[in-house]
Amino acid sequence: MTNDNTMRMTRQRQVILEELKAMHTHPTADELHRRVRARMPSISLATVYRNLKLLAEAGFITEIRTVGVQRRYEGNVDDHYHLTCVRCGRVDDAPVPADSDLQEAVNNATGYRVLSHRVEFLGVCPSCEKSSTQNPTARSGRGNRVSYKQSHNRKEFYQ
Amino acid sequence: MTNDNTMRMTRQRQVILEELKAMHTHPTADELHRRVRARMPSISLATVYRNLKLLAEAGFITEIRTVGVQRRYEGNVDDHYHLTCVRCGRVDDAPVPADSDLQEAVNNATGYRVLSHRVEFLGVCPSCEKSSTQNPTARSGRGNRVSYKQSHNRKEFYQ
DNA sequence: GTAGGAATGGGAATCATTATCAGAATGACG
DNA sequence: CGTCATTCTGATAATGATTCCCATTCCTAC
Repeated sequence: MTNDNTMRMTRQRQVILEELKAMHTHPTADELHRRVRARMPSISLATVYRNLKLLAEAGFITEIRTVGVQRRYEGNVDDHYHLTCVRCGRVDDAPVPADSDLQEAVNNATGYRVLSHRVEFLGVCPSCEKSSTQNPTARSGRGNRVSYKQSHNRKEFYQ
Repeated sequence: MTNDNTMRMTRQRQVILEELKAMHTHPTADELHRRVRARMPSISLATVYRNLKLLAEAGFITEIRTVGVQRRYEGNVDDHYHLTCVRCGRVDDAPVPADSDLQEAVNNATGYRVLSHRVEFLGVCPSCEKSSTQNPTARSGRGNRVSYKQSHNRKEFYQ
């Protein structure tokens, strides 16, 4: 890509963009790579990463950074928040409007020049909830130990 | 650690906890490791990671996941939001109260069982702002290219 | 004391992402 | 059209934060 605000729309770039826009989920780079390879078998994962990055910087798509290790991408570029399943890593859109006043408040109350903000909700998605097998058998500690409250089931801590 | 809500308070664990509580910043694991080694030279980075994780799960400290690659930790366990510098990665507390109503709204409007939420503000901190050298010399694109608006200065995208 | 579980240190492994680089594709311009 | 500079691609290596592994050490209960 040049630095004059233009880029070639190569076949690879186009297919990546088309496929992402056609999916209404929030795929990771390798999930999208698998899908793009159906149309273009020789495309490499590096090309997918490279173009997702460029397309996100250019504003065509959104890169989502969640609590999970892997980044996710989406075709929707409207400003909105996300909801992540702490069990399986699935990401959905959160049904609450983005709040620019909050960002403005932080901008005014600090020495930072605030550019953006991100909100992420963490929870258990319907399908993980169905297949759950909770057994919180807590006993009380004693002896020369420090006791504590578990803030959440450790197994739920998605990656 | 056992799974009966107790843990030994080993010397390593104690020193890690004390040092983190004494710092009023938001260090990464390796920053804290350097500091702890001043008191306990043989402690390994793996032990620091292990104990930060356990202490966070037990609710003694907070693990902060920001846009940066490295996680950060803090002694303050009150519910609050963070503000990250996109240039240098520095993290500060955001001076706005945590909003539990927002989380409740998402819980009620989705099939998820929402457990928590995170809010992160991104901006340029005062010291990076001072040392900035902006030169947004945008020319218009032409030819068989796709033009776009840069949503932000690429260099600001803190890893 | 001693046995058994828990924790440590150090180094290897993991894994998402980025860098590198030679060759292929593309666009500009005569 | 042909050439040339630039951009892009595919393959693979490198990176780096975090976790895993495991032999040894440490604690705690009895």
